[in-house]
Amino acid sequence: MSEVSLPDDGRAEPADALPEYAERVLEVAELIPPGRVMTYGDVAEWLAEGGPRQVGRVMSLYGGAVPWWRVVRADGVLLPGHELRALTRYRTEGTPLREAGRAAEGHLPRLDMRRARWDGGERAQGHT
DNA sequence: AGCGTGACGAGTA
DNA sequence: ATACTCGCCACGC
Repeated sequence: MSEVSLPDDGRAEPADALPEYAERVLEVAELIPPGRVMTYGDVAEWLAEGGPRQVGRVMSLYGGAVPWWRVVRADGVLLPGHELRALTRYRTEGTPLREAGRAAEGHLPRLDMRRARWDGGERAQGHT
């Protein structure tokens, strides 16, 4: 008897499958075009489910399989612990960055959210 | 059940 | 710019 009996409270998830929510998050992450970024909160809103922290959790657990550097914090701070890895990608993809000023020497650049943020509906972008 | 923690975010001082 | 508070929600102890 092929039984996939659903437990009283829920779902019988195959061991080789990610939680549905996680798959959706990763899916969105892969849609972000090179040179652009989306915030954790944006992804959550886009999915109309969960919140920034939930998206962050998914990225920390399964983000390695997708362009994780394109899902960022709303304040543009580079991901702690992966700053250099992310920075390399940004410089390669031409993602808009805000270089640290002279007074902030030693600080790594932050993302220029005004220009790098992607709304999910790519439009032509003027020029500088 | 409470409580701390986290790849968050917005607001306030 | 920094620090702190709160709201948020899933997890682990």
